[in-house]
Amino acid sequence: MAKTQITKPKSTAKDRLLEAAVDVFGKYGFEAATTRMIAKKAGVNIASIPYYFNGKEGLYQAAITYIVEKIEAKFGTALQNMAELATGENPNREAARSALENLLGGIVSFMVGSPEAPRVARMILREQLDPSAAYDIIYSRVMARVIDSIATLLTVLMENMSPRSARIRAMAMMGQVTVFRVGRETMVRMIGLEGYTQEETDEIRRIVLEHTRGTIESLSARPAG
Amino acid sequence: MAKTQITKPKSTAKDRLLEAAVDVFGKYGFEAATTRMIAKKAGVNIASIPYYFNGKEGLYQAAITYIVEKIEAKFGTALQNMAELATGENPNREAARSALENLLGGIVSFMVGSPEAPRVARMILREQLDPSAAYDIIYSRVMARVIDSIATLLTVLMENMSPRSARIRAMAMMGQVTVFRVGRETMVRMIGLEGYTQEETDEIRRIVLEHTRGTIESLSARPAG
DNA sequence: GTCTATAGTCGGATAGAC
DNA sequence: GTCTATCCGACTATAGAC
Repeated sequence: MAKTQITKPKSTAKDRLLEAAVDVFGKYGFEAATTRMIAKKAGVNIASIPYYFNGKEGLYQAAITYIVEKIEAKFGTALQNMAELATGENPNREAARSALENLLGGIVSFMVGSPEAPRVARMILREQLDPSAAYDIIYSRVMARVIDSIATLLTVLMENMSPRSARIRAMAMMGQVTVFRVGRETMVRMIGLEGYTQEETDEIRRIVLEHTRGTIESLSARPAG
Repeated sequence: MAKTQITKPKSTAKDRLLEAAVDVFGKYGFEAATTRMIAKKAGVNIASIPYYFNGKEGLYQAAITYIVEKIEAKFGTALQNMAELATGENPNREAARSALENLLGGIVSFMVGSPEAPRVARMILREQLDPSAAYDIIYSRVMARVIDSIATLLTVLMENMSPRSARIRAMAMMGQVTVFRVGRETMVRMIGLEGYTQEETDEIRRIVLEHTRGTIESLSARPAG
């Protein structure tokens, strides 16, 4: 190993702990997860958790920040573009519509299809259901931006829609996506799904987008709400 | 207390434990909830939990059964009627549509507006995210019936829809409702809601039904999926 | 910086009096 | 059937060697 090597592929104890923490916290939740499991999965000693992260809670918060940064890396520019699209002089309805469909489709792919979703998405969903101190990070850097982006596009598509109504509608649309992660076990039993496989992910995305399009069309044909 | 007295209004220790269990398990989840909290809230001794329910786990399962029976009391006949409506000779589209809207609207009212929802709905949502041994009860007596009812109505409304597609669509529609319970904290911050108040519940129900109607209309105007 | 050993705390279950 | 007292196990965190 020459010293000139720029990035070492060898992962540090700290990084391995973070990865393991996302895994175990995502699977079991904060209370049910134990530092023993995490340390074992990371292949490090339990004592390194208080050493690096000031204890279980600190590790949890670090893990939340870690996944939020992953999500920003994945969706950040798309969200940025959508914000700009809406503030433009002449908001293009067709562009808004396709941006909305791209975002929702991307979230479906991530939520349902991504191999890391079962850990990452579950941590976020748990924080929705049981907000901890780490919720602020998720809210400000992910949830608020996503909901606001969708809501903004809806106001472009539907001129007289109030911001409040647009946000409630944005939440409802997100619900159509997240339910497939929250209710994965129910889906497996109801439909007899396996994974989700690529085919199943595609079918779900197609259906969600179809519903969304129907909703938008019908809203456009009505007085604003 | 004469022996002839039929039903005692005085709640038994067992019943009080069940009520307290729904409260505490709903609030904190199985792991984070402690038998000490539950016993204290019920005003009974901790030792009565192993005595009556064979321990924490048994109490949890009994609490699940308890809320499932509450839900059946509330929605059972409606679900029954919907099953019959769909198997009739001449499935009435208008009736199916209004039945669907009634069911979804009722679920919104229960999920968002009912004072007992924050405990009951949260226990069910937790089981969706982290199925335990008790999940079977919830699945067979609640989830499967609800999803199947919605899916059946969708096939009435949309003749060539496959059962599989109908179920996926039913899940998506349920997601529009449940998201307001899962993401309550996000809603509070995004919209500045309080409770939910009666007004907020009404607005959410109105919006969800509007979306659903739009989805159905657009599906009716397309080739089946 | 990483380990072993252990301290300190807490939660669930049990024994046995009443 | 309900209580008190207590045990046992599991978990997090710390001390200190290396």
